[in-house]
Amino acid sequence: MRMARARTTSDVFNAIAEPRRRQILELLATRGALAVGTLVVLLGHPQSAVSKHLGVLRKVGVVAVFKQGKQRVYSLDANRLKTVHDWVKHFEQFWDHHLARIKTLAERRAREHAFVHKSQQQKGPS
Amino acid sequence: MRMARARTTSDVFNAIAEPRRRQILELLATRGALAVGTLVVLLGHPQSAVSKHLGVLRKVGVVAVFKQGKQRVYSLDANRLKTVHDWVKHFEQFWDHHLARIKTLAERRAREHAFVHKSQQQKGPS
DNA sequence: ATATTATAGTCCTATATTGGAATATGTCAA
DNA sequence: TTGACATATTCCAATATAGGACTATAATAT
Repeated sequence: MRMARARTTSDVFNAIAEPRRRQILELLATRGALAVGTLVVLLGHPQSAVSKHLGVLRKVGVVAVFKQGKQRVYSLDANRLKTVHDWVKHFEQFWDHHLARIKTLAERRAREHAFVHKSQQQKGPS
Repeated sequence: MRMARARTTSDVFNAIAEPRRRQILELLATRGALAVGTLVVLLGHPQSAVSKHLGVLRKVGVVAVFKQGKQRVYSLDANRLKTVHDWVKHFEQFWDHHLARIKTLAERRAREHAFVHKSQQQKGPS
């Protein structure tokens, strides 16, 4: 069996792996709810492409639609993006500035510890 | 020309769209640097698969390798994950609790404003 | 009813990606 | 050098995806 990655339509991570879809989400975030036609204009992509991306985003649950006349107005439904946020957040502590600080601290502590043990156990008041 | 999404090996978002790769990153985060063989055991996937995923993560720059004898030890290089973090962070304000609060506030304000205009323009001291 | 507009969905094709097996490469030990 | 081990890479087949053109559906206007 050849199972590739989880389906685009069922995994938020995969859904936002496509730049155009991220762009759509950004637009919905900054400009509020938008009709498909508006998105088509803003993005400059063919309508069928936009609709298909919206379909993916809809199925994965990061956007919501409602009809307004003959238009379909899409809006952000960002809750599932929190999943992504929570995931990357785990790695926060490993980003450079954090890392540098933590690492040097840890190393210094280790060195001092070793030193104390190797030499005379003198405790400074610092 | 048929350009699909950005290459897995050049886009962090795409790189982490694959669950196994996320799993690898998680392992490197929680257990520190690990040799490929260890990862193979921990993940239970065939070595070639693990190596290939590591290759992607390496090319995209979220892991670093160094040789230790005949082993290759991989470690996290989380800086590029910050990109992802920063991106999703934009949507923070749209998550439910936030959204609910902000939305109702805005709506109430709008309603009050409309009311004031429709009726007698009385300004409370609040 | 019919035309028009807005959008979704379908069909087709090119491409990227993945897994698996087998193989190549590199490193150490005897 | 030869062999054993650790890992990367290559080749192949299956699948998912994306774009493009076209068609279907739905809502509105005439």
